[in-house]
Amino acid sequence: MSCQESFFRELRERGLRLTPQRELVLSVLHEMEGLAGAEEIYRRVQALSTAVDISTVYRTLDLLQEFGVVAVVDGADGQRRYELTAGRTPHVHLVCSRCGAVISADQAPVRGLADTLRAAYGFELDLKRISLSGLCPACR
Amino acid sequence: MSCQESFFRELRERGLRLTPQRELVLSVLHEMEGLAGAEEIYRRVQALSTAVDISTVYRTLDLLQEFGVVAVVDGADGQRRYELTAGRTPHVHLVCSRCGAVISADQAPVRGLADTLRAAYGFELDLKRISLSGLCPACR
DNA sequence: ATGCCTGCAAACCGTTTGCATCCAC
DNA sequence: GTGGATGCAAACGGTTTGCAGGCAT
Repeated sequence: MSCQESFFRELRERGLRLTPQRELVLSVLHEMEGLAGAEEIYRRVQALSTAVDISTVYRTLDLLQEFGVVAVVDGADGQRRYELTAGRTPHVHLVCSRCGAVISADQAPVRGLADTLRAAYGFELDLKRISLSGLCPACR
Repeated sequence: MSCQESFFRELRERGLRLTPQRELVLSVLHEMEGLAGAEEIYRRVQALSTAVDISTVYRTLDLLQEFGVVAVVDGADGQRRYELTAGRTPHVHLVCSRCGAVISADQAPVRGLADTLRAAYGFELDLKRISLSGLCPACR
């Protein structure tokens, strides 16, 4: 079942509607690799259809986050960035606090941490929303 | 050597000045436990002296961050939070994405992760700026 | 026909900035 | 006296919201 189809189904289950705008946002997310802010997603959507408002992009991204199909990362610059998770290799983001570069890292070592935190604090780590600040190899 | 003294010395080394406002912000940070946003720090400073502007608080917090005496956490709500690190047990923050509760967790398990990331990606994790999103025991 | 969605525009809010003045050195 | 620091107020930028109209169901 394609991603669009499961999206449609999830919408119907909640009594929500499949609109052209929502399809556009989802297809733009598909074409992207790596994280993108709402502004960039908006620009790419507009390239396909000019009559989409940025507030609709925000509302759709909220929806997709609720559905768990996008990962959300709150950048140190105050911008929120998004990335499709469905059908992709799970990974975490290493963000360089000096140059802003983003490295996609294997999720495995973080899963170990998640286990530890669950055992020690009863805290359920959200692997979809992890970004780690630090210095990339170039900036070290 | 007290924290105030080392702060003073660090300022002088850079040709900067020790002002009453900077002392106030630092003393408020001392009295706090846990994270606090600029707005709350501002309020506490005003309780001591009404004639301090919030822009000064922001400028001072930037300075303290540069000096490495405060830890900075970018919250999912878009607010930046601060906490004194000098003379305190190192820890990381577990932030509940539902209720906003913050748990202070031992840094040890994260240090293991830091070693792994350094070895695998050459990425130097900034332990002072780590906050992990997830669900607290109550919200699970 | 119903009520969910949209575009538009304005509000929001934490943070930053420009500038004249002030004061720590 | 000098140049960094402050207060004030305005700007900024990403995000949210209210509302009237539109369209998927």
